[in-house]
Amino acid sequence: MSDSKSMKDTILDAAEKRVRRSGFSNMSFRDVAQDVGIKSASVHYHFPKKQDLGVALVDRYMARFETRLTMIDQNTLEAAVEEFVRLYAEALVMDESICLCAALGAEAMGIDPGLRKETGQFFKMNIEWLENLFAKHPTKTAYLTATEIVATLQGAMILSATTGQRMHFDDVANSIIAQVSAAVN
Amino acid sequence: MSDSKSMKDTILDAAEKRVRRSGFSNMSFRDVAQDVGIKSASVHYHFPKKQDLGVALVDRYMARFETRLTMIDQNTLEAAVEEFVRLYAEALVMDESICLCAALGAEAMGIDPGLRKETGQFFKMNIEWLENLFAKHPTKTAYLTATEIVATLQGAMILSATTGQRMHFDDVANSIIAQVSAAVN
DNA sequence: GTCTATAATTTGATAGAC
DNA sequence: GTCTATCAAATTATAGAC
Repeated sequence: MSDSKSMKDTILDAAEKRVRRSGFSNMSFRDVAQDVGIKSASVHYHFPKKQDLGVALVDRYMARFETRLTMIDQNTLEAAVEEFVRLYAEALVMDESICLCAALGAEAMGIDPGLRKETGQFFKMNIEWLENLFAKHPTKTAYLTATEIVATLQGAMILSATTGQRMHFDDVANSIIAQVSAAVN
Repeated sequence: MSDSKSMKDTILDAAEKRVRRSGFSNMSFRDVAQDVGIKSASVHYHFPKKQDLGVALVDRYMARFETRLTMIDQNTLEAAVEEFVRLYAEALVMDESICLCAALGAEAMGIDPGLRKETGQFFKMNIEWLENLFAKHPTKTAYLTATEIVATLQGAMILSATTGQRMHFDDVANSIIAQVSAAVN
């Protein structure tokens, strides 16, 4: 057995939850510290500046997502897209929590340029994964582009979180799958 | 000639610009006051609480958008969708300014519930306008849903603002138009 | 309407004891 | 590593003069 979760990861978990619910600038060291049962000065020990915490959040999020993408079987286009969409569906926790990078991207000009660039990398990584998938599977008709699919899922999360209607996301998710499916058959 | 812009509107202009660039919680009374050349206490005279300013921002934004939508000729599906997309393209000012309601929606759980509900109304209004348009124009094949189009445009703005690549938005905008066009012809 | 002044709170961050 | 203590700055908001 490995050791239980490190404090660093516990802090990241609490911070991620807050950023994805109400944005980066709404997440404070004091609130996160209280969430995990320590003092704000102790959070600063693990992440000296808020920007450090932000970069660590995106790096971990991106690494996790990339790992999940690598695990998706790309042998059939339809099933792969379905899995991709499912990853996003999981991110919309309780209809109240959007993608970490959408939360950061929405306040792009209010965060550090380094953090912003890292956030943009997440989107690019997602788009490239889809483009690679599409390159492997020629279809009969044209359909959604990789960028379009990523944008649609990100936007749908924001719509759902704002209106409180999970339906907004699920409708969009199903439509994406249906369109890819139609292009194959 | 009408009088020049009122201070209330001048304040709203400055506040809107800041919210759309870096989010609602990153917009402070002091910054806005400095933008328009008055003191923060004077901003409070026009908008007592920050929530009041937020609601006024969304109300004005929504009213403006609705007016523009009303002006779109709905006689042909393709041209109408093209105009709709163009409205969104205008919102992505300098690739650095997303939709006001996307900025607010991204921090949905960090804002006042009343303000959140008002923000959600903007998305619903957009979706209903598109649904009404689609109901008027039966097509040969299935295509993007109303919710999907709104979500896609909102998400594309966030991608563009984060990566600094206007292309991300324009690609998506063109793809939407192409797909509606294909469903018609 | 706008100002000065100020209160009350929050926030990011640091120093130093344990 | 975590704590107490503390700081400087920022923020929302109000009172009252002009």
